[in-house]
Amino acid sequence: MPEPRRKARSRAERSRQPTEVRRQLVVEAARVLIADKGLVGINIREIAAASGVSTGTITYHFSGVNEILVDVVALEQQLFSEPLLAKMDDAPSAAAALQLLIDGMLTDAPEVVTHWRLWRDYWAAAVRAPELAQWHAEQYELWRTRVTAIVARGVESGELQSELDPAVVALEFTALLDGLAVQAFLTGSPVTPDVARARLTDYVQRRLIGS
Amino acid sequence: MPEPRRKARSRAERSRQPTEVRRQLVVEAARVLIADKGLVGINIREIAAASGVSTGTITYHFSGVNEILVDVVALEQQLFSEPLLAKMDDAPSAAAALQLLIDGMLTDAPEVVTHWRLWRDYWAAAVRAPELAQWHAEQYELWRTRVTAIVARGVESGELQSELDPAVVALEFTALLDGLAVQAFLTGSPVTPDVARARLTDYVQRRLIGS
Amino acid sequence: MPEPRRKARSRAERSRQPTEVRRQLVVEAARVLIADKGLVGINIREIAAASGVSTGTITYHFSGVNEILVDVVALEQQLFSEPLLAKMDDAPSAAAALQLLIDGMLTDAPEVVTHWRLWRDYWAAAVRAPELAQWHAEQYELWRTRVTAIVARGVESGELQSELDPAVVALEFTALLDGLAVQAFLTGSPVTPDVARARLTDYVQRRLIGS
Amino acid sequence: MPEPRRKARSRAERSRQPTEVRRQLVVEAARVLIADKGLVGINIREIAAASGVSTGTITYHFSGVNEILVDVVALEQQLFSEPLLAKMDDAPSAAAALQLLIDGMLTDAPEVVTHWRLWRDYWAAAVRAPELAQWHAEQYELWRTRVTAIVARGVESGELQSELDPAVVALEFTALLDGLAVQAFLTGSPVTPDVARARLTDYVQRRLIGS
DNA sequence: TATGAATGAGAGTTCATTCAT
DNA sequence: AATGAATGAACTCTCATTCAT
Repeated sequence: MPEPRRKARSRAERSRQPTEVRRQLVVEAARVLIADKGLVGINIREIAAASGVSTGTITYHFSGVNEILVDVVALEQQLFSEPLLAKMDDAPSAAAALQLLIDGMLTDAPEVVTHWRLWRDYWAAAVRAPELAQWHAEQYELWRTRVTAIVARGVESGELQSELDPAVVALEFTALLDGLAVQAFLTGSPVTPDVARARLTDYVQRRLIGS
Repeated sequence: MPEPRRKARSRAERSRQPTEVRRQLVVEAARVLIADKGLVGINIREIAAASGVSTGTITYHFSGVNEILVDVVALEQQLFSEPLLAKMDDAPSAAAALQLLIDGMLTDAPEVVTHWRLWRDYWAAAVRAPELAQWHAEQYELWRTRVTAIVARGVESGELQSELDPAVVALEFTALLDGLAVQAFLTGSPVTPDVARARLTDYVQRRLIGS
Repeated sequence: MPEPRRKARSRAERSRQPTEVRRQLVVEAARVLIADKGLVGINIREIAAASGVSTGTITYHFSGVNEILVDVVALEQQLFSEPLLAKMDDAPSAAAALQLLIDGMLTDAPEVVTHWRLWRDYWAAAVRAPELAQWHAEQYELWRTRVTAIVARGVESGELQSELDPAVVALEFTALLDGLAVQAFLTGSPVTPDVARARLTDYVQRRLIGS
Repeated sequence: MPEPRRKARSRAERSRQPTEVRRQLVVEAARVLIADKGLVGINIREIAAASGVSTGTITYHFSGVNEILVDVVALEQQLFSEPLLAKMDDAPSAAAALQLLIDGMLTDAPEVVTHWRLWRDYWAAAVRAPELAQWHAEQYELWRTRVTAIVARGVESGELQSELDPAVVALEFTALLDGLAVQAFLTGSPVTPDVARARLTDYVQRRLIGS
């Protein structure tokens, strides 16, 4: 069906935006849409409609649909991951930093659900789009490195106890976080985000803090 | 009513198979294809080519492309999961059973790589196909239940030590397995299957066996 | 879907029939099917299933699907029109003959409904199949000729009164019959077969018999 | 997600039209095509070719092929039936109105031939498409009602003579019109439109006007 | 910049017909 | 004579992309 049927937008309503502004608006709309409906099943027409512009505007500002997808994860990074990492950096202790990570990643807040859904969809999409695969690998590297640093700091200060290499602890921690999130957010399993959070919190308590 | 066929094209290689045989051949070919290229980007024509038949033959034997996808996971179940579960049932001890699971799931054997790739793709596909979502949830339930039973048996016999509820241990174990597999198989990260296996083996040692 | 899924018919159940017998069985099954579902939407697989044979058997005995369609109308002719014409020939009077025609064509008996449905479908089909168009024209010719003869006989014997050419009366009568049947059988109109029959009977009474 | 387009093929003849204009052009082309070749055997590609656009343009402006078919009858209504009904309303007498109907429906003018061909095809198509069946029934209702009103008016003014209920007369008249049209337009019979028109005119003369 | 009509390759699916058994 | 698996052209519909306005 032709576009005017979907959205009445007269010539007068047209708003002219600098490329960067328009791109931003489109990417934000696309992010919500993808988290909602999944990467498969999204198309340019829907992104356009959700952005309040025409399909032509989308392809005018982006080289193609893949570019939008890449920008969406960059935005997610900026809106979700970076603030969380920043908060962790400001945490008074290593234990507090880990707890911030746990609480930030395992709740049923809408932006958390969105985050894990995007995560899952980009896993699958990475198969076909090398630039996404690249980004994905870098993300894991980033998180492992950050957690490694926190653990190292904590062990050094005596706050955390572990006879293992901090990198190994970080691997175990991030794997557990991922694995719990999968069961809590991405399957219809009875494991709720709360259960997952309790589990990871307990893990940290037993393995790294108390004994 | 379609027009009569224009030309009789005789294919020398035309081979006849009973439905069940042909279905099996197609599903096997599709399984390899999907593991290789991902679920997105697979189409009937490629499945047909990989199976050495025409597209008509595919839709003759299957009600639609979705039926093939469902059959592929059923086959994977039959080829990969069930033998592993059977071996675990025959294991002399709980620790041995867990080790079989670890070794069976975290190696760089081709069928293991295939398994995890299928796993990832069906995660994403489950969003849109309720029957796959259902199957996915059941799989998690199944594995958690089995691991719970093994842990319970081990604790009961004194072979394993854990003050936690076996179900909780099973959740932690399966989450860790999943999370390690993700990093080892599904990202370009430096974490190899061997590292992942070593990690999970060590986890079992420290948490459930010795200390 | 493969044929064995629809109809279990083992090798032992195969019945071998001379071509003419098999053709007859198929055509009978096809006639019922077409009257039921319409000409569009019928396919060889369904004709085969309804006939209790495989698709291969159909195309073995018939040169193509069109041949079946032609044979179906020939059968309808034989089962419906010829007996009716024969009864009319045996009628004691012209008026009785016309009444037999009216009663035979405008009731809600299943075979009458079938007859008019086939009639309608073959109208449309005739556009593309010249052999059907030919048959269609011949049918009209046949009925007009027969009715003309009856009217002529009736006028001659003084039984019917008409100042018009019997051929003209026959045209009016057959057109009225057709037009009433259309409204009674082929539209969702409130005109029932009974109403149509009463109307045509009345027409004959007023125009040809009484005053 | 489909692959990027391989080649930019610029069609010099590409012409842009507002949706409503393009829809109109397509429906007009489809109407001629259907009248010419029948409803069976029409497909989107042919409609596209006849409209001078690509198949994509067709499905861009219409929700599907069925929508075109429905629009074609709506257009036929608008181009053929409504003007005729309007002329009848303006007729000085009931007899003149009936004569306009007869002359408008039973000539060999191309638009009349087209009209009856469409009529026949939509009869058959109505079997499978409930929205068409509905429309068809309404059409018969409409014509019967209009003719009933004309006859009633004529009888009231003494212009027409009939001892029958005007609704019954209308049924007979419309059935006769239909039945004559079938023989004149839709079979290869020797009954020409002129003969049919003369017959129906005569019917009105004898039955409703003089004696 | 923005629009949205136009495009055509490619998707899943249907089905009369072919032909090895 | 009968079977039913195999075929591939043709169908409707989707959609990223192009481009005249």
